[in-house]
Amino acid sequence: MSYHFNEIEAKWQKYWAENQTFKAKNKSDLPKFYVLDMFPYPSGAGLHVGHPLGYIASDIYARFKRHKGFNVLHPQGYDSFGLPAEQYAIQTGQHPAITTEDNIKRYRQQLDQIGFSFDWSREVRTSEPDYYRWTQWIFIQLFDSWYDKTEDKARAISDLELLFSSEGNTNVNAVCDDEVEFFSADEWNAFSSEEKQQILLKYRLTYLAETEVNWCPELGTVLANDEIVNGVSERGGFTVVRKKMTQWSMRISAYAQRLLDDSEALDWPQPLKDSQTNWIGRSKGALVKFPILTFPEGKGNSKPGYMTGGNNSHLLLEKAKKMRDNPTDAEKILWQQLKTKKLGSKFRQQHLIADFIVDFVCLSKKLVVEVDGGIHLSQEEKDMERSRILNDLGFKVIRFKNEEVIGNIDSVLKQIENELSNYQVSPQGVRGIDVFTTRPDTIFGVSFMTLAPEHELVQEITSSEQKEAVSAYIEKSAKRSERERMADVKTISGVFTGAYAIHPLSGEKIPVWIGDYVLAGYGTGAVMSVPCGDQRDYDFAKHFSLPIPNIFEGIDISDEAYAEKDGTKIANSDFLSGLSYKEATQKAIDALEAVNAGKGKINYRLRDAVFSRQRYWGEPFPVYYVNGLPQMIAEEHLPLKLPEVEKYLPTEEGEPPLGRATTWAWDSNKNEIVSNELLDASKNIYPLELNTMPGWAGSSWYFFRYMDADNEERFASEVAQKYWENVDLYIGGSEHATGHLLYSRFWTKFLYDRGMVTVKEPFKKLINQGMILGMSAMVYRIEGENTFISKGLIEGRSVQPIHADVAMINSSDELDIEAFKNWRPEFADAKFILENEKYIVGREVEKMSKSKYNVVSPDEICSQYGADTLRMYEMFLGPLEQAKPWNTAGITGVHNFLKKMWKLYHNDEVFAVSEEKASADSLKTLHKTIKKVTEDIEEFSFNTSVSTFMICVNELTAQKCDQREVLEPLAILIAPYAPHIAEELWSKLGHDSSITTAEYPVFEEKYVVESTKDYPISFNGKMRFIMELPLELGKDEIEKAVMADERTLKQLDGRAPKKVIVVPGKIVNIVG
RNA sequence: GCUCGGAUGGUGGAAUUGGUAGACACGUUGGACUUAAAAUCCAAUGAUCAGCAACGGUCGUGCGGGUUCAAGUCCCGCUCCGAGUACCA
Repeated sequence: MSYHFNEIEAKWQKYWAENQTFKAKNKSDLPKFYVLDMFPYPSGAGLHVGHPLGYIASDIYARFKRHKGFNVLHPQGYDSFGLPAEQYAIQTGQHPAITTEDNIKRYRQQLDQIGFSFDWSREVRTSEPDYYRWTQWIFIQLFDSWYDKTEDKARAISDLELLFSSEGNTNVNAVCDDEVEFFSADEWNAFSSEEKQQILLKYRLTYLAETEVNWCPELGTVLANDEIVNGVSERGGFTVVRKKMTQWSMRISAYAQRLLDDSEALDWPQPLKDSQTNWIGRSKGALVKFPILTFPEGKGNSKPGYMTGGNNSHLLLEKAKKMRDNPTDAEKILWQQLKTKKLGSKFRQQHLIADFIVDFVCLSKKLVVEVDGGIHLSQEEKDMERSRILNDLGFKVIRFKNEEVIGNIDSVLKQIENELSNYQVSPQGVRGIDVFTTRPDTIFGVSFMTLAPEHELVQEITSSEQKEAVSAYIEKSAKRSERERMADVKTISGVFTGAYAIHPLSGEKIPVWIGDYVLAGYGTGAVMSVPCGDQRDYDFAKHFSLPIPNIFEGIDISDEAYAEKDGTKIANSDFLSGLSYKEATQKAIDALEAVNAGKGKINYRLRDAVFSRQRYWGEPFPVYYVNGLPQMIAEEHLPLKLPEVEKYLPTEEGEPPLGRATTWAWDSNKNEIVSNELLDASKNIYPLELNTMPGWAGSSWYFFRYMDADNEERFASEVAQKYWENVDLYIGGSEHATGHLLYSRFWTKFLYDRGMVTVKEPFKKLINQGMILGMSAMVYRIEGENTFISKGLIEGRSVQPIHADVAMINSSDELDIEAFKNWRPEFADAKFILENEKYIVGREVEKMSKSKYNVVSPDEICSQYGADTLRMYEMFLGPLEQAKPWNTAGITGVHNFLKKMWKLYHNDEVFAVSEEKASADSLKTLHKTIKKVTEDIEEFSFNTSVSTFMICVNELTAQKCDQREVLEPLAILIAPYAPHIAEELWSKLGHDSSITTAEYPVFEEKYVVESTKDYPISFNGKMRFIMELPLELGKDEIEKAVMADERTLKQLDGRAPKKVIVVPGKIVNIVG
């Protein structure tokens, strides 16, 4: 009876679905085991053979655990919000929900045909309101929380309010924004509700903050580093600028230390843990302030020059000029009054401040006067935002309406005059440049300082002679992405600002430079440059001929910097001379603290995570704004469903796509979404947030939802959580090392702190599967002709390699020429130069992708060879963690193996298994196999276990084994790998229930004990022959037996051996 | 640049962690069956030298050294390939 895999597989897939064979119970006396695959995004391209690799591995493990008596949770679902569907929607107008639904259907069908043991009753989709309502809910919990450093956990924001009202904020030890002002309990209690909200926002675990982003005005969107190529967008080639934007952020930095500490105990691959450690980047050092010696033109006290524009000034200046030339009537009237200095202060019109063009500004009194046109509520929101940013920069903003200016200019001027006289210079200490250094011991080696070009002080301290050079440099570096600045280490660039700082310990004058090797986003955006101890500083100093003082005893620094910490003595460093790294570090910190110029600090490189996306297809924030301040929608009104829009593009004003929704206002009386036309603060109808959440929102907690996927009361019940705890085995690609895996750990820790989950870590054990690469086929076109030359004949000719579809190549690398001609019209008349009448293609290993025509789909494999063959072949290809090329040709080996195994249970066309006692050889083969396969599964070495099965079946076939005693356990053994054939054989063996929970065979030593050993006999380390000897022989007996053998005598050829090494049970080596 | 991973026949990969290098497959070659092909089965297959013959010799795990009776495996110094990356001060 031949092996009809198609029938068998369809039959059992149907059986499993109908019987819900893999449905996990939330109540069970069995021990639990939770196996999870990383959340897939259902892409339109469907699966290729690389995708299921990890799913097959986890499925084998899940099935193995069921045989071992565990209650296994093995769910699957979709991370269904995402860019591709949105991109497709932009291009075609098709709603992303429809695209997503279609893709999921196709995905499911492909997954089903591979025979995975998923519990589909627990499927989740991040884009379903039933799911994202809980994502929104978690967001609200984060908003309602702050981080208490003393207790080292997140606490409710209401606790913080209590603290504030009873003792102010001076004693509160919280993770918060850098610039919080101190207040007493009385002051707090006197604050307005809005002021309180402003302050609390600085403490919340999710908060609004200004973030620097790569903004592409043409696309109306923010781009990731890798979406930018040579300073322009990858898509379209449009200009990209650095821009500050107000976005939601997550205070993940509060958890830096705990994320670091707890990772040690995780059973994860060391490289993955290393990359998280590096990402968090803990460094111990000191925060040091270098006072600024010279502000050019006496601008020592916080008064900036007239150039107050941000990084994008060069783009905005043109626009400002245009606006100056075309003032509105109201603006014209007011400017007439202001420009004459009638009010005693100088005003500028249409002036750039940061990324805004303000109508009028008095720089010396930091007063901005704006004249508004017709008021629209959404405009008002934007103005609020703008005022807030300007306030942060120290400006006061007052606004007038057109009618006021035109109708009553005197009253307007009066008000302006009032504001001008109210202005007070805020008291300030000595201004300086803050730097963080991990090497305070080298502080006397500082010979210059370097600021990031974006550093806020740059504009202020630059001398007039250097102004031009500095501006040019800033403009140049603003066009470079961080990635570019990082990748290019060869080019050393920078400009002297003309300013000097004072060394806090030596009092020396230190020149201040700017250079783009210093990044604004890290630490303070400035470094104290110690060229003798840091290679980048060294290169910079050499390039600009700056001094390189040597502060290391007996170290030659004429060629390169010396960055070693250990075994070095500090020299030429005043009171630090003669000390070691450790001693000098402590002493330097003490000295800095004594003069109030610095303090010891632990710095993390981990930055807070930006949580806003200017996209349509993501979770809406459950947020509306009252007076520009964010308000949460109450839990009971969730989910806040994504609105419909007519187009998925940003609005003309550059607002996110949700800005196009016409029904997107919040009625806080009725608690429902209403039309934008009803927007009216006086009726408690407010605008809703226009950003959506990023892709990682839904995927940071989904593993909890699977525990209790249908729960409508809670994201997962306490009972379910207590039983399933966390994921025992998590399989996925290493590309998620620092994104998904860090965010998930963060959210889990947060939920734990607030008592919402019972575990501190989401994933106990983690395995990274390697990528399956494609085997591209290359044809070679002779330069300038439509002639293709076979690979072996190219020699010195200049040819152009072209990707040919792998479907046209046979297993001997020969091209189907007819198919190739029909493939694309330009090849229809192509000529071919053949070798041995064949066209041989070249092969190249590359990532599988449509554009390289090297994609192999699992569908074809399943229909041609069956799912069991696909599963085993994917495992057989090589170690799970390793990247390896796919080669369909090799699959026949595995397929033949399954056929051969099938034959073991059959006698010609009939199923035939004998009930007799099996031979000792067969039992030995079986138990050898049990031992090896079990060990392999536990070590995730699936490739070697497939080989073991092959050896086993080869041996049993040779032994003509047909006994149930052997064949029944073998079926269970192979069931995790090839479940369909195993089920079929199991039922033929007379069982009427699924093999799924059949007890795993137990290895018994007694069947495999050997009495003899084939000893390899080596001479000078080289194996010459094999000698079978009883295992119980001792060292001396073995030596005696070996020395007496005629082959030994022949090898020695009369020489006397110098030494004989005998390792019983292993080897004999004769030296001499 | 930095961090991590890797390199073994024509190909994918094994190798009990220092003890027979190349298991198991693919491919190739030869043979059997067949009118023929496919399928199936059998045999050979790291390179090289020698030979009528073999339980023959030599070389061989990216390169150069070293430790050891013995090295793919351990140590030192390189080369090349891949992945990540936020120049982390």
